[in-house]
Amino acid sequence: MDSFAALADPVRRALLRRLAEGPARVVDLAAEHPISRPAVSKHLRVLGEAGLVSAADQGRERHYRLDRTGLEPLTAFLGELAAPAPPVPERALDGLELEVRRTGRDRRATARSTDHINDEETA
Amino acid sequence: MDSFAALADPVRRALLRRLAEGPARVVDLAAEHPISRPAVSKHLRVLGEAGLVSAADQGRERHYRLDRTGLEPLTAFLGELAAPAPPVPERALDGLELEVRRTGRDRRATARSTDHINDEETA
DNA sequence: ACTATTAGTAACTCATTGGTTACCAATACG
DNA sequence: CGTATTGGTAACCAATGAGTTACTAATAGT
Repeated sequence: MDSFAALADPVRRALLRRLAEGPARVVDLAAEHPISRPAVSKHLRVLGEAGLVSAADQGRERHYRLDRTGLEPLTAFLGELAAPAPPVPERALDGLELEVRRTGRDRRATARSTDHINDEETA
Repeated sequence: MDSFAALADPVRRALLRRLAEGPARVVDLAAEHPISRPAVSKHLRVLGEAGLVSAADQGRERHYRLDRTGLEPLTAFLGELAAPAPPVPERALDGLELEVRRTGRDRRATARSTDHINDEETA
């Protein structure tokens, strides 16, 4: 399932918002959302395939965390939808540009803002 | 159907990319894509409900065009997924520690050698 | 060694979606 | 007029998706 389809589900978006606050285990996420644990597990698998989350095993626990590299297709698509060559970009595009800069900044190296695209192996 | 679900379909994304180039009628879009005209019509309806396209009637023709305001939920969501500004970034701490040691030892050397602490703001 | 906890998978159900063909309404045009 | 063009809707079908319960595997803790 690609990033777009992965983001189509409101539960998965909620999970991502939650993971943006910090890593969590499956049981935690299931406790915070009105669905069963296997359902959360399946959502996390989808998000993992889309490159939106990554997991780290710690003993019997598995800690999931947000992987922002999976958002690249989204920002790329928004870029494609930008007006071809307007001398004065529209307001929506201003917001988009701001957003791209902001997601890149949290890697704490503003200078190399494109490194994060390939910084992890494919799942 | 919300914006996210609307963008989950690759055909709809292709339609939006096409409309980013300029307005088009249903027959045009159907000719450019490997699906029937009613299918295009249904996709356009979904995109319209999501606020991603708007239509203008001209006689018996209906001209669809991209409506970028429908992208706002997308950019908003990306904003929610941006890392909250870390209260105390690691690098700042490293710099602070260095600073403390140097200040205690030699005050004059400090001015020059700590320039890098703030150089991120210049980007 | 035994039990509780954590997490994934299997099998199933139900609803939704994306596509089709057939049909209808409205406008342009000879 | 009558006809072709344009576009939406209806009815239907196959595939997919999101959820459930039940089961299994592995690790932690006593």
